Amino acid sequence: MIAIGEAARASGVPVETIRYYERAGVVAKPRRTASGRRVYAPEDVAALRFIRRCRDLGFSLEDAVALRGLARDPKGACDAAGRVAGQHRAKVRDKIADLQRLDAALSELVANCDRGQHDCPMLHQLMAGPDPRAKG
Amino acid sequence: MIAIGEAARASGVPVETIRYYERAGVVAKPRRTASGRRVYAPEDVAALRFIRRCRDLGFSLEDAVALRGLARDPKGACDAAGRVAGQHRAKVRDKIADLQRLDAALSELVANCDRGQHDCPMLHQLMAGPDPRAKG
DNA sequence: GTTGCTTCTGTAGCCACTACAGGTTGCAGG
DNA sequence: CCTGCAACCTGTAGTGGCTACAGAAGCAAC
Repeated sequence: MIAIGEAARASGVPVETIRYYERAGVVAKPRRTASGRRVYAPEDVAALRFIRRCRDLGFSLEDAVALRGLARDPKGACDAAGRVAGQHRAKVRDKIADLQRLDAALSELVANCDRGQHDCPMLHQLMAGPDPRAKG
Repeated sequence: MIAIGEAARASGVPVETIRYYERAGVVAKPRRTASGRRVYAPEDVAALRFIRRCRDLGFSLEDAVALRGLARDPKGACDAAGRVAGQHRAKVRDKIADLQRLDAALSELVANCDRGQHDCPMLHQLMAGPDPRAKG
C-alpha cells in the first residue's frame, strides 16, 4: 500500500499521468486515505506497469486496456492478443513505409540544395510541384 | 478572385483547414466581399498550395511558414531552406529507426503467439517485462 | 418564393499527455 | 507546538493540426 509518488517510481508512469489514466478510466480508481490521498496496492502498480509497457510498444491506450483485459482472461486470450498486436504491427509498418517515402522525397529535394545557389531548387519545387489531385 | 470552396479545390487544402490556417496566422487574411465572404487571389492559392506540399512532406506548420518566407526572400534562402529540410529529414530518420525497433520488438512478441496456447507469452512478457528504469 | 448549396462564426472534440495555479496534508527538525 | 518543505489534492489550459459540428446568413437557379 503505497502513495502515488512511490507508485510512479515503481511503475515508471509519471504521477500526473497516473491521475490522467484514472480520469480517463484506463485504470481503476484506487482507495483513498482518510484525508483523500490515493493509495496503491501491488496489483495497481502492476496494472500501471503493464499499461506503460504497452505504450512503450506504441499501442494506443485503448489497445493497452484491451490487452490488460485479455491478460486477466485465461481463455483464448493468446489468439486475441496476437490479433491486436498483429494489427498494431501492420500500422507500424505502414508508418515506416510512409516515412521512408518521405525520407526519399526529402533527400531528392535537399540534394540540389545547400550550395548557395541563386534559385533554390527545393523552394521552386514546393512552389510548382505536384498538383492538388495527385495527393497520396 | 475566387471563393473559399474554389480555393480549396485549387489548392488541395480543405475549406475548414483554410479557415484554421487563417486563424492560426499561417496564411494572411484574405479580402472580403461586402457580405463578409472570403475572396482569394491567385497568390493566396499559391500560398495554400505551398503549405500543403510542405505538410505532405511532413514539415510542421511552423517550418512551412518559415519555408514560405524563404521562398519570397531571394538572398541566401537556399542554404537556410536546406538546413530546415535537413533537420526535418533527420527527425524523420530518427522516427523510422524508432518504429523499426518497435516493429522488431512486436515481431518477437507476436512470434510465439496466435497458436492457441494456454499461457500467452506476449501477455506474460507485458506483465513481467523490462523494469521502469530501463526505459528507452 | 423557395429550395438547396455555400459560406459565415464559434465552439468542442481528437490523442495522450504535460504543466500549471492555488490549496491541503504529512512529516521532520527545532 | 511551530515552522518549513515535500508531496499530495482538484481543476483547468495548452500542445499539434486539424475535423466536425450548430445555427445563421447569403446567393443562384427554378
